[in-house]
Amino acid sequence: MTPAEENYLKTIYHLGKVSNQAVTTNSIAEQMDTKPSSVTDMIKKLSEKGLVHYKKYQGVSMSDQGNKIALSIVRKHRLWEVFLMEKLNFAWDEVHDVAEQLEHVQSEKLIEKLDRHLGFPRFDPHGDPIPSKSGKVLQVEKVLLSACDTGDKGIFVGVNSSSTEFLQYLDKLNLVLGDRIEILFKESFDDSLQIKAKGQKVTLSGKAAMNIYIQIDEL
Amino acid sequence: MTPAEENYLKTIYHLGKVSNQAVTTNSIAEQMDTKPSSVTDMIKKLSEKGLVHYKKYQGVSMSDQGNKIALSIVRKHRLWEVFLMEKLNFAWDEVHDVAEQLEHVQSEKLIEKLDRHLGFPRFDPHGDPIPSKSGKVLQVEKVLLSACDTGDKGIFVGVNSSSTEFLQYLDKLNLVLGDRIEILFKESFDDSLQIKAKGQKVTLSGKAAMNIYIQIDEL
DNA sequence: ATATAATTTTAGTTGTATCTAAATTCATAT
DNA sequence: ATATGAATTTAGATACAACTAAAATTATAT
Repeated sequence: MTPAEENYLKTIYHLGKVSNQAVTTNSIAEQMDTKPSSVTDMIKKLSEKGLVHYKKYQGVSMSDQGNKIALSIVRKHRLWEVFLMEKLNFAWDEVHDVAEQLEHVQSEKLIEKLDRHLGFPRFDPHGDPIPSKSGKVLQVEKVLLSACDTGDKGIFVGVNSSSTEFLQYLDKLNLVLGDRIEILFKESFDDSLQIKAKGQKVTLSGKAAMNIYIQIDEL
Repeated sequence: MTPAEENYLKTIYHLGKVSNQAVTTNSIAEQMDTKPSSVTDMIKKLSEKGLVHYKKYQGVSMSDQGNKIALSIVRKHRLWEVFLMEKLNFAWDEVHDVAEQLEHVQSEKLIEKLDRHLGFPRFDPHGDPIPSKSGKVLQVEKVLLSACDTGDKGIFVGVNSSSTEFLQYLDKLNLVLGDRIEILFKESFDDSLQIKAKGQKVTLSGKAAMNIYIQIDEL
């Protein structure tokens, strides 16, 4: 597996996860900041290797074999993110780009030893689950803040974007993974939210609310 | 800088270090397990970038700029080797191949934070000095065992090969970096050596002696 | 001094991953 | 039902880094 192939598999995996249907050529190109024709080329290659299911003009989806590989890359990426934050004291908005490179280092032994060194973490610094060696992914019942209503309460368990700008924005708001959040008021006009976290009132734009996951309290 | 360019620079740096004269195309090809024609191509490229000095048929040598880059790669390689051994408990014969990949990860911040995390080590697990951020290399007065004579005493400070076979051979002999070594007898017939280390007598072949560095006791 | 051998370079090819521009197929709107 | 536009694929080109085979240069040996 080349880094390019791995990156395509990872992207197709992620896009397929959110949409739950065949992934389009254009969406892959946009996500990877490349051209649709390049995507078609690579899809053919992955298809011939049996890593994705593909029919011309009908989009792609992961094969079992491709899924396994994608999960192993996601596992590596997230373990490295934990390492960078926990051991090297990177800020959570800095880890993504470096992990993008580290995830392509080829060594089973390395990643298993890293996993042990980190104490077998189950979530990365952005709240995303770390797939197990065998490819199992813990699924937490999480909901986008934008899908919540006035009065809902829960715990901030994940973000929908790992962009530097967004993560630094959360830092400014003093919002940290694990914070207890209560929705005080939802403005239907622009979908902005008034929330309470750590005893403080905060206003979130609709866009921000679409990038924050909470785990709603059980009844 | 691509990984390929970095690997060439590193190889030319190492070969230039031992010979102290222009490095030949063939020696680079042999070292990198590639063909001389491929080497010529890359040398031209590096030369155009001003990273090496090159005249057709006359071999190459490092430019100041190339030297700086080579040293930064060596620095990364050796810091990762320390990390793999100290933090992840790799054996010293396993670290080289993984470090070969990790050294190409591009992030100044990563390597500085790794350096701090490791406590600013000055030597790697094979006894080689780790270049400083600014490119300074601690030079230890070390001598090949094969160049020593009966009666010489010193400390085992480095190896001349990082091959798995050789390092595991040393493990079998129970010889560890830092061991005090005394040369009991040098057989001039085949250059084999009788040495004493940790109170035990050991016989070393001439070939083994050419891969072990000791720092001879000061008078 | 010159023939022979070794080394190095050149020329042309291959595989990977990208691109642009053009052609094809699909979706949709009247 | 067909025209229009969007999405996708194909065809052909480029850059990188390797290769083989042949040519050019340097080293060496008689």
